Amino acid sequence: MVRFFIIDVQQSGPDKSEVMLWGRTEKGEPALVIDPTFRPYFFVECKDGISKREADELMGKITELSLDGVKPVGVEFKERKLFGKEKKLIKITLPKPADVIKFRDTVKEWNDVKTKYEHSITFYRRYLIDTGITPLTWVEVEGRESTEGPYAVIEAEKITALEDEDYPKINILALDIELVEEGDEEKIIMVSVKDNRGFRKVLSYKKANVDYLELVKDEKGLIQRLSEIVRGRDPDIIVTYNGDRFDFKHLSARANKFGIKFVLGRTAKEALFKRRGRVYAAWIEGRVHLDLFNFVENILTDTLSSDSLSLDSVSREILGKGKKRLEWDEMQKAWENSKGLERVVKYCMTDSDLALSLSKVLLPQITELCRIVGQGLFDTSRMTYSQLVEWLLMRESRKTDELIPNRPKFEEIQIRRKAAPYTGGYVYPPKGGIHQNIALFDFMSLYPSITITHNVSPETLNCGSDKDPVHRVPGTDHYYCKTHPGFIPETLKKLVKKRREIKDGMDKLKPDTDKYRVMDNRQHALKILANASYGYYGYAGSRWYSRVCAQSITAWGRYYIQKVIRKAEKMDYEVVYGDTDSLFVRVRSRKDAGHLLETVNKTLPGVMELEFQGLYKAGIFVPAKTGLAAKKRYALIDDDGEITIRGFEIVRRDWSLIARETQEKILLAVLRDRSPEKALNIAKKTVQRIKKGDTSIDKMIIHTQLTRPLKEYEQIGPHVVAAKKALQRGRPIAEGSMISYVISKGTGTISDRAEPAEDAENYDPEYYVNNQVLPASMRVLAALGCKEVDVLSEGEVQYSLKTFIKKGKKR
DNA sequence: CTCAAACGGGG
DNA sequence: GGGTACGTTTGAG
Repeated sequence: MVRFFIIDVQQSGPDKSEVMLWGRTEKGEPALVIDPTFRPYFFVECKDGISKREADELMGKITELSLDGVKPVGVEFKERKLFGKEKKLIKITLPKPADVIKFRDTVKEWNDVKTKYEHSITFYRRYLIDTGITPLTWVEVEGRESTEGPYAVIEAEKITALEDEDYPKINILALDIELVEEGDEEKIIMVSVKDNRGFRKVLSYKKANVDYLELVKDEKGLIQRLSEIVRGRDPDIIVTYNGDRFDFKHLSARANKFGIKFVLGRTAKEALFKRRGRVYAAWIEGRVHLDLFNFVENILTDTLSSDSLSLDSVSREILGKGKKRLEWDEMQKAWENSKGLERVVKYCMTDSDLALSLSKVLLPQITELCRIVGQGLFDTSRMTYSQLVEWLLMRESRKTDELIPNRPKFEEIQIRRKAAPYTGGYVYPPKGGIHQNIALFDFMSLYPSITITHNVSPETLNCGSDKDPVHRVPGTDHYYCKTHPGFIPETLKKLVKKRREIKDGMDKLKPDTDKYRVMDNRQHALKILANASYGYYGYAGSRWYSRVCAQSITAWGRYYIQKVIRKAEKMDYEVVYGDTDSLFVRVRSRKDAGHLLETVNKTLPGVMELEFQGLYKAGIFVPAKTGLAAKKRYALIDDDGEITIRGFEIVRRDWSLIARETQEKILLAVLRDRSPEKALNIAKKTVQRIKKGDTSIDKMIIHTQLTRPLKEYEQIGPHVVAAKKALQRGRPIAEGSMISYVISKGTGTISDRAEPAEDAENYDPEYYVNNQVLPASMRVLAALGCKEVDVLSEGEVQYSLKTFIKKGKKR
């Protein structure tokens, strides 16, 4: 008997019909547990009105069915609920995962068969759902153990879940590569590794005076040595930041070019790329490749205040430390001249260092998500909100004998996407000007609270007689049954209940303990899942799709926030801006904010609750004209001078530096100096300077990437024209190249006048004023009541903009 | 107005 | 390894 901590899951062995669990034993040794007993299955639904005799005949026929010499290993009748309706099903169990495809495709064509269910659930994930085995928890394994080879292999006879909460020692190693362009090739020049047991190293084939640098012969040697080091350090988890789309993509491509195998795993298998939606994920057998960027992009992005998800800004926010900037061409030049490479080496190490540090914070969060949705680390760390909810619901349906609805077919997804968008959250239009003393309030888990309070579920929708007690959706004819608990609200209720228990338990713990941190991550994961459930109803790829449920939830949401705004205004507070579940209100003090909160909460039913989030010295709110789901676009400064900027997305490289810089300066003038005049004058001066030709041409450069071979472009955009010119002048241009160009003076379309940055001698003031600086500035200035002509007219601002500064009014 | 193409992260 | 599709914004035509 072995106590074993599961880290990840895969299917392998003959015909991929064995489930393999990678992890560590309680002695701290890496081990592989093989469970060869679980068999794949799927369901067919008998056609409507089938007689008992016909059904028996159908079952007999399936039992006798033999395809390529394979027969079912089990055929039985089952009953399951689907959206509240009982379904008569035949469960067909087969020897190997691949048999499921053969059998379902044959049987679904038969006359007495209506349709198939649960036929496309990946085998090892199905295993986790059905056995209830949970990754990143301890289990007790009974079975035969063989210890030849580098790690123990246990063929399991019985696996029992344990309640233990302790963490085993897990080896974690972070890696990062640096790349330069040479001709139309991209070469790996450096790689850093750092692990959680004090090991660190940078590999390169040019000298630099850094003690942890190890010299290798060439790029090929670098990849081979990396492989040796990783296998020697034997990590359970390899951490990267964007490794799926960058580091492993390049490592694998270069290894391929040199004709060497790229093996980092515990077996001889090369790193593989597994398709996950639109991108590939780099997979390594026996270890988990944890690409933190996925988790940051999919899950964390909502809670981060930073607009950019770069390793630097994410680390700054989460860890309080970032990295020294190193411009792209600086690295390129340092490598070409073999000078100043120390900086590059250190930069490379910093990336691994930050990734490793981030994993210390994020891995515990991801771990808790794994435990709730019950799927492996590799998969869970790459899931979007909707996928997390889906896997949770799939696991939950097994427990309650719900049938898992089929995934929508591609055409169905298209139809769902094309459906007219429905009304989302209520937006209280932002009042212009710079506001002072603002309190931010928001509803605690608004949409989950509504879902639970009003039993919003596909099968409770308009269910039962109109005379039964029901929840009526404000402003519509829809209602939800009060007597039958819905599957999804019930699932949410469990999450909320568990979260409540954990939070209560946390009150008895000291905040600076490991136990407390685990509990905090757990309650946060539960919150994430609960909050994602609304989006899942409206997500086109959803198995439990229900537009009406999603619409009902937002309808109630609008109802409640409007109710709160009315109440606040009645009490003579000024609401400055409101969006979906949050509102900004001018207050006199913290106490004043508390008074409003208390009064409002007395009027809210059930689990609905408004929360106070913070007090800000000043802020600016900008109406977002585009889209139905209004984007939050605002900038705030708190008492400590800390600045929060949301939704001003002009930090993109396809905007010129002059536009980005100007917008930033304007925002700072607004928040720090609370001076609309200063803000406006920054814009005016910039415009004047551009018109005079006084601005450095470097600030006019726009960077756009070629995403395909030049010939394949149908739309000839500015960067395509610039690339063609560069090519004619004998410079190498390839797919993927970054094209830097300037729009120059002259005649013709904007595209015609795009010049490669190196050749550009002048810039078109008209273009940079009207298409770059003006739109970027107006995003902010419009909220101060400025018009475009104010920016374009010459001279300093004459009139006073003071009226746009609003202080908290006296009551 | 519609449609195609780019953004993100990484270097 | 059995299903494969991000959400949003900008510019050209």
